[in-house]
Amino acid sequence: MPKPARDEKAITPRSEDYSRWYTDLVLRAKLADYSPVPGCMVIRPNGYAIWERLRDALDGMFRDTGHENAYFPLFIPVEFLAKEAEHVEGFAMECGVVTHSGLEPDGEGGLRPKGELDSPLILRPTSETIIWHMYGQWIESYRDLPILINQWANVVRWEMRTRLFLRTREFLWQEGHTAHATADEAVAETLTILDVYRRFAEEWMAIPVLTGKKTEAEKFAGAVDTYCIEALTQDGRAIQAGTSHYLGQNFAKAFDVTFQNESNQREHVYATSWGVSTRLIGALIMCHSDDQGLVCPPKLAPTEVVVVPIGRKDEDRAIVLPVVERLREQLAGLRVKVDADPKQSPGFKFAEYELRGVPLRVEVGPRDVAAGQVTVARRDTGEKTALPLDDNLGTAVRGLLDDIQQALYDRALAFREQSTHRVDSYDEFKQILGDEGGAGLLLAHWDGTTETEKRVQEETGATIRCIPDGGEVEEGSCMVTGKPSRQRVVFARAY
RNA sequence: CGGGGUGUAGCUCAGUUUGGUAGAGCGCGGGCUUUGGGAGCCUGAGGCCGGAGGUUCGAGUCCUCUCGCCCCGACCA
Repeated sequence: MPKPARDEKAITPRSEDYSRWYTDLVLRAKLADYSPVPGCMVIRPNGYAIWERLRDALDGMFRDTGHENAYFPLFIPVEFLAKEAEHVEGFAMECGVVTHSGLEPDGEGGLRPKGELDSPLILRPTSETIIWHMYGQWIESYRDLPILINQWANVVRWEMRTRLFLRTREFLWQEGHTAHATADEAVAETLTILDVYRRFAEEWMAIPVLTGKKTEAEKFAGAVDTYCIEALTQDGRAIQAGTSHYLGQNFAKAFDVTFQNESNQREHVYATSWGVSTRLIGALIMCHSDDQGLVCPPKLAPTEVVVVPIGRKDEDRAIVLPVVERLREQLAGLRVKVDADPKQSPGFKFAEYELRGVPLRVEVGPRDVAAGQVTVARRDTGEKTALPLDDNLGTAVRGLLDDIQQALYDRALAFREQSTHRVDSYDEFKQILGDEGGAGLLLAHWDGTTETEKRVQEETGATIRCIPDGGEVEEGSCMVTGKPSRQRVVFARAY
C-alpha cells in the first residue's frame, strides 16, 4: 500500500516503533551500514566523524591523567585465555578462533582453508591476557611501576543478537590497562578513570550518568570490582556506557607477574582495566535524538553549523553569497559547512542536516539580507530566530551552541529524574516495570545475593545496573526476600 | 541450535488463488522549468522472479529438493 510521499521520506517515529526508529536513523543519517558478514557493521564517514571527535576528546583526557597509548596485537594464543578461570568462563563462548592459514581451491570453484595452525589463535575479545603476558616481561621492580597504558583497537565478540553500534561482532573501543604496586593505587586509578568517563559523558555527550559498582553477577569476568557509568535512554532503558575494573592481583597471578618492592620482597602486581566503545554512539543517539533524526551535542558534532544560502537566480546569489563569506569569517574556528549546492532545494537541505544532527543551521536568503539579518534554527528545539547581521553574530552563534550543549544535558537529566522511581515492594516494582520495554530506573532494596538478582531478572527482565556511588545509607529490607539491606540499588531493563 | 516467517529492480512491495509479453512507489541517469521545509513535468536505465530439478506447448505462479535472510528463545561493551 503506497504511503503518502511525505511519510516515505521520514524515519519511523519513535512512538510507533522505537527500535525501528533507531535503525532507520542510523541508516538514513548514513552513520553506519550493514556488512555482508552478519553481525558486523560498516561505520560510514558521518558516524566515524563522531567517533573521531569522541576518541580525540577522551584521548586528551587519558593523557591529562598520565596515560600513554600503545598497541597490542589482534591475535592471542588460545592458551592465554585459559589462564584466568573467571575470564575463560566469561569469554570462551564468544571468541572468534583462527585455525588455518592460507586458502586452496575446493574443486567447486570456491576456496577452502588450507594449512591448519599448530595452535589456534583467538581474536581478542579484550586484551588483558596478552597485555599481562607482556607486562610480565617488562616489570621487575617497583621502579617499573606504575604502567599506565591505553590502546585504541578493534575487538571481536561473536554475539548472536546484534544491533548497529550497540552490539556488533567487531567493534572499536579503547582499553586501558594499568599495573600498580599497591591495591590502593590501583583502586584509585579505577576510580580516576570512572570519573573521566563520567565527566566525558556529561560534558561532551551531554548525557547524565549514574556511577556505581556492578554486582557479582554483572561484573567483568576476571575483575575484583567493576565500576560503571550507566545512562538512561529515551525509551526508559539503562545503557552501560563505560566500565572501569579493579582487577586486583587476578591477572598478575594468572600470568605470574611480580615485582620487588622497596623492602626487596616479591609481590604480585595490582591491575586495572577500563573501556568505552562505539556503543557510546548508540547511547548518544538514544539519549538525544528525535523523529527528525540525530541530535548531536555541539561539542561532538563533526559540523557545528551548516550555512544554507537560499536563492538560485544569479541576482539572488550575487546578494547572498557575499554575506555567506562574511559569515564564514565571523564563524572562523567553528566547524562550519556551507552548502551552496544549487542542485538541491533548501527544504531538502534543511531536512538532510536535521537528519544528520547538525546542531545549528544558518539560513541566508535575499529576504534576510534585505532585513540585515540571518535566520538561525536550533536542532534541539527546532526554534528559528533571526540574528542581526553585525559584528556580534559570531559571538551570538557561539553562545547558541553553548546553550544547546547545556539544554541537551538539562533535558536528559530532567527526563532521568522523572523516570526514576523509589519502590518498596516487589508488587509495586512489577507494576511500574510493566510487561516489556523500558520503564526507567527503579531504586529498590536488595538482599545482596545473586539468587535474588537472578530471580528478579527471570521474572521481570530487569537487572541490577549498579550499586550507586554516594547512595545514601538507608536501612531497609529486600523487596523480594525481606532480608535486611543498607542501600538501594538501581534496577532497570537494559540495552 | 529449537519455534515462526520470508525470498520478485538499489529499497519497500504488488503480481502466485485461476500458468499466457515482468509491475508500482521511492531511489538513480538525462532534459526543461524550479529554489524560504524533503520541487514539478517529460524521458530513460535498471530483473537468471534465491538456486536446482520436475509437470506443461508454455512456470514468478503448480510439485520436489536445496540455500539464504528476518523475527522469537540461551549470551552480551
